[in-house]
Amino acid sequence: MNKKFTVGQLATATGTKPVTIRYYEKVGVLPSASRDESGYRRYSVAERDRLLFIRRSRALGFSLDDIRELLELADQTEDSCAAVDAKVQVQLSEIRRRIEDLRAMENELKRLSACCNGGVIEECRIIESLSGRSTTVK
Amino acid sequence: MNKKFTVGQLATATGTKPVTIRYYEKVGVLPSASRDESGYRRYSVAERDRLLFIRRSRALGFSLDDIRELLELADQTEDSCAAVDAKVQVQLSEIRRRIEDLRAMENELKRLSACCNGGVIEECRIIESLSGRSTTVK
DNA sequence: CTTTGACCTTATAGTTACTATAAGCTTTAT
DNA sequence: ATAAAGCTTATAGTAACTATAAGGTCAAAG
Repeated sequence: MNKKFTVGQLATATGTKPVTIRYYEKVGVLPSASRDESGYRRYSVAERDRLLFIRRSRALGFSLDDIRELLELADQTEDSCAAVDAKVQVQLSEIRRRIEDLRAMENELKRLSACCNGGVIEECRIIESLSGRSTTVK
Repeated sequence: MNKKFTVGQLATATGTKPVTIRYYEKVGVLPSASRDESGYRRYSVAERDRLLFIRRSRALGFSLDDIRELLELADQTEDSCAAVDAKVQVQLSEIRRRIEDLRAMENELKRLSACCNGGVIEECRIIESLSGRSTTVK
C-alpha cells in the first residue's frame, strides 16, 4: 500500500486536475510516475506532498521554474536555508510591485468612473480619457 | 500629409513595438493599415490615437477583447455612456480582487520568511510550510 | 554609384501554465 | 453484459505577445 493514488484520486486530494498533473510530469516538476499493471499512474504519499508543495507555491505566485529551483534546493538538505529565503524575498518584492501597479490602476479607474455623467457617449469623458495623451503609456 | 507614421514611428510615438502593432492589426483591434508605394504601412493621427487608447486600456488591465468592445461602444456615439462605465466597474472590482489576492500572498510570504532561522535546509521551516497541509490549496 | 545599415515585409514558432478535444483502453457499477 | 466513469496518449487552443528567419527597401556615407 505504498502507492495509494491514481491520478484522479491525487487530483481530488490536491485540488488539481488530472490533466494538470500529467502536465507537471511532462514539464518535469513532477517525476515520471510509476505505473500499475494496466499502465495507470500510481502515486505515493510523498508524491502527493510534492504536488501539494507545487500547488501551494503556485498559489503564492512562484513560477514553475521557480518551483523547480526550490525543489532542487530542498533536496540539498545540507545547503543553507538562506538560498530559499532569498527566493522568498525576491517573490515578496515582486508581489509588492504588482500590488502597487494594481493600486495605481484602481485609482485611475476610480477617476475614470467619476467622469461618467450618465449622458451619451459623445459627451462621455471615459473614452476620451482612455485615449488621452495626458498620462504616460507603458 | 495625412498618413504621418511608419510602423516604427508609430511604435516610438506610442511606446509599442512594431511587431506588437502588426499583431494588433492581425487580431483586429487595429484596422488594416493602408500602404505606401512600396507596401509599407502608413498611419494617420487618428490611428495613432486609437493605438494610444488600446495601450492605455491594456495598461489599466483591460483585455484585448474588452478593448474591442470598448471601441465598438465608442463608435456608437448615441448610446448611453452607462455601458462604458459598467465595463470600468467590472474591471475595477476585478483589480480589487487581484489586490486582495496579492495581499494574502504577501502575508503568507512574510510569515514564511520569518520561519527562516538561517540554518541548513533540513531545519528550514519554509520548505516545510510550503508543502504543509494546514492551509487551503487552490 | 554602390554598399552598408536601418527599417520594412511576411510567416512561423516559442513563451507560460494550463485547458480542451479526440480516440481508444480499463475498470467499476448496474 | 453493457454502460459509465476513469485511465491512456497526442495534438491543438488560450492570452498577449516575443523571437527568428528570410528577404525587400531606403537613406546616408564612401
